[in-house]
Amino acid sequence: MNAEVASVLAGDADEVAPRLLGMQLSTRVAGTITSITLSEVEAYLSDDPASHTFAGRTARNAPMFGPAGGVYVYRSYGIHWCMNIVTGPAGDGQAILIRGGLPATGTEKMIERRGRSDHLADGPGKVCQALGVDGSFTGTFLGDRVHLSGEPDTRLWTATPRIGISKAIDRELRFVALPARE
DNA sequence: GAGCCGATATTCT
DNA sequence: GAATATCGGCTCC
Repeated sequence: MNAEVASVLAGDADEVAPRLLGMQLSTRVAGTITSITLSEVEAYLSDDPASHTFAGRTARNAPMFGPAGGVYVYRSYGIHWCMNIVTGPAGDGQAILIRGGLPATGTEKMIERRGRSDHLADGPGKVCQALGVDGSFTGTFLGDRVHLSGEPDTRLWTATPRIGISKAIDRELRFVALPARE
């Protein structure tokens, strides 16, 4: 993780999340690099009833209480993996959920992992499958097996309520990149 | 294209 | 034992 990325991640999740849009998220698994351009993320804050950290520290969410730049992966609905990037000061319990992106490099490998050639990374579980992320990634840091690169983009984005949760749905903490304009 | 529904296992109560 | 930060396949427009 380079210094610029580190300074971006030092802020609070709701402030950092929109700045990740347009950056590349990549993984290296068994020597193969795959990456996506982030187009959809969600912020989870420490005083947030919908956050995994709201009820306190447990064995599962421990990485979220670590320093910014940590990777937190959990299993969702028993089937899927979801990946988060930890932000804010250590001990705070904030993270940004990676919800979706556009295939950038290693598209062939992502098609192989997904078993289909469309909808490669347009959902949290699909992002992890396409990038080869599983539970073994939790507790690692950006720069180990997961990398964040590129310039924080100034492209237009919009905020909406988050998806699939039942608490604090009035907070607009989901950030979606708008399609490129001509 | 939008909307319903079942599958699945880890976590916490 | 219940809940869950989802997906894919299936309907029905």
